[in-house]
Amino acid sequence: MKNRDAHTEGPDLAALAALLADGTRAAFCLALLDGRAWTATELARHAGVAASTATEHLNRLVAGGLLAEERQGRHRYVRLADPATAELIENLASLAPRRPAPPGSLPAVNRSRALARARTCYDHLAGALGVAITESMTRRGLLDWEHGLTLTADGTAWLAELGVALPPTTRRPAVRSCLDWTERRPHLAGAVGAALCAHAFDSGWITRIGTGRAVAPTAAGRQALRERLGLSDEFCTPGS
Amino acid sequence: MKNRDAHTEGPDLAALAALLADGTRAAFCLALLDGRAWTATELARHAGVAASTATEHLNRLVAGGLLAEERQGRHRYVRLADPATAELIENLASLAPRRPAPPGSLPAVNRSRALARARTCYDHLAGALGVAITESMTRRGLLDWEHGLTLTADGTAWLAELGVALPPTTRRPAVRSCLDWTERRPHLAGAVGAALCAHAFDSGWITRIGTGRAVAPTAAGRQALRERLGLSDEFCTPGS
DNA sequence: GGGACACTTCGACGTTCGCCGAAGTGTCGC
DNA sequence: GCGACACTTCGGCGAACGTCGAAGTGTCCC
Repeated sequence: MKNRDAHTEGPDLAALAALLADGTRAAFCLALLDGRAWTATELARHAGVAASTATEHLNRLVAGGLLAEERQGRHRYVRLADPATAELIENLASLAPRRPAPPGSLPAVNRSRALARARTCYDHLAGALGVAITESMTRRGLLDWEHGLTLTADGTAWLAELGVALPPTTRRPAVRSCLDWTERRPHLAGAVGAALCAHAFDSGWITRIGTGRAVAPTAAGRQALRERLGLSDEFCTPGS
Repeated sequence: MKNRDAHTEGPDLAALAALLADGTRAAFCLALLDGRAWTATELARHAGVAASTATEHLNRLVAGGLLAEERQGRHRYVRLADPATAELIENLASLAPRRPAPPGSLPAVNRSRALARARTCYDHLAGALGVAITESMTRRGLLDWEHGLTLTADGTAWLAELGVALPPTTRRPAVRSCLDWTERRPHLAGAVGAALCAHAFDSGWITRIGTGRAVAPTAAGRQALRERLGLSDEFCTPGS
C-alpha cells in the first residue's frame, strides 16, 4: 500500500486540468472566450463532433464548474462560468504550445489573421488592436506600470470624459494585465478593460466578424480611436 | 471526415492541460511550488509511485516545458521552469476543487494546518502569514488596490528602509495579486513579493518546517513583523 | 574493482476515456 | 396532432495512458 503524502488535503489540480485535457472540451472553452453563450449544437459543429459527444463533454464541464448553463425551450445555452474561469483559460492559452496552421487552408489562415488583428478575450479587447490601445494608454499617461499596473488620475478622467461607465467597487481588480497569446504582449483586462470593451461595442466603434470572436473597428470606431488615442490606421484596416 | 474549425491554428490548450491532468504529475508540480529543486527519487516517494513511473512523468513535464532539469552525478534535479509556470500552477490551484482530508490522519491534518499558516508559494509568502502581511501593508498605505494594485511611494521607501533589494526593472510585474487557495484571500506576489520573501529568509525571520513548503517565523521574525507591520502574535505562533 | 545507489528503458497489463449510432425525450411551429 | 428540431441516454468499440517489475546504465564510495 502506498504512502501517498501527495494526496493529503489540498487542491485537486489534476481534476481541474483533466477538464481541459481534451481537444473537444478545450475547443469549447476557447470558443466561449468570445464572452457569449453558445448552444450545444453550435459547439458540436464548431468542434466537429456528434451531438451526443458534445452533450457528454458539456455535462462534465458544467459539473466541474467551468461552464454555466441555461435552458430556453429546446436549446441548451452554455457560457464560461465567471471571469475567473475566463482568466484561467486565457492564462493557459498564453502558455500553451501553438498548433501550426494546417497547410494550404486559406479560410483557416484568414480566420487566424482576423483573430490576431482584433478579438474579444472574454470581456475585453485583445489582438493587435487590444495591445495597441493598451500601449497608447500607457504612452499618454492613462496607465502606469512602474509600481504595478494602475489606472492613473488622468486615466480615470479620460474614461469619464469618454462616458465609460465603471462598475462600483467590486472584488474584481480594476486593471489587470492579460498576456495576449497572438501578440505575446500584454493587453488591458480587469473591470476597466471590460468597461472599455463594452463601451466600444455600445458606441458602435467595433463590430463582430461572423460568428467567432474576431471583431473589427467600424469607420466611426477608426475615427474615435485616432482622435482619442492617436492610433494609426494600421490597427484599423482589414488585412489583405 | 470532420470539418473541425476548432482545430485551426491557435493555442493547444488540451496539450498543456493534459500535462497536469494526472494525479502524480499534479503532485509533482504542487510540491515544486515550494520553489526548490527536488530529485526524482524524492518526488517519487512524495507521490508514492515507483521510480520508473516518476521518470516517465518527469520526462513528459520537462518535454512539455513546465519543468527544467539539472543533472548532478547520479541525481536528477528538477524545478519549475519559470515564474510564469509557477503562476499558472497557483492559478489552477486556487480554482481547483479541494480534496477532503483523509479521515483520522493526524499527521496529514497537521501538515495541512502548517501549510495554511505559512508557506512559500513558489517565491513569495502565502498562507495566513502571507495574507496578513499583505493586509497590513495595505492598511499602512504601502500597497494601494483602488486603481489597480500598486506599490505606493511609502511602500518603496519602506522596502528601502528594510533593506529589501528589488531587482532592476524587468518584464516581471512589480506587484501581483495571488489568490491564496487556503485563505481564499489575496497575498502579494510579483517581484516585490519575491524580494520580501527572500529578505525574510536572508534575515532569519522565517525558516522552513521539515522538507515541505511550510515555513514558520522565528523569534526574531515575530519581533520584526510586530515592529515593522504590527502583526499580532496569532500569525506567528505554531499551531496547537 | 566491486557493491550500492539513482535513475532509465521497455514490455505487459489493466483502466479510463472519447467517440459514435441508435433509440429516446422534450420543445416548437404549422 | 404531427413532424421537425435540439438534445439526451447508453452500450459498444478502439485508443490512450498510468503503472510496475525486471533488466540495464551511469555515478559514487569504500
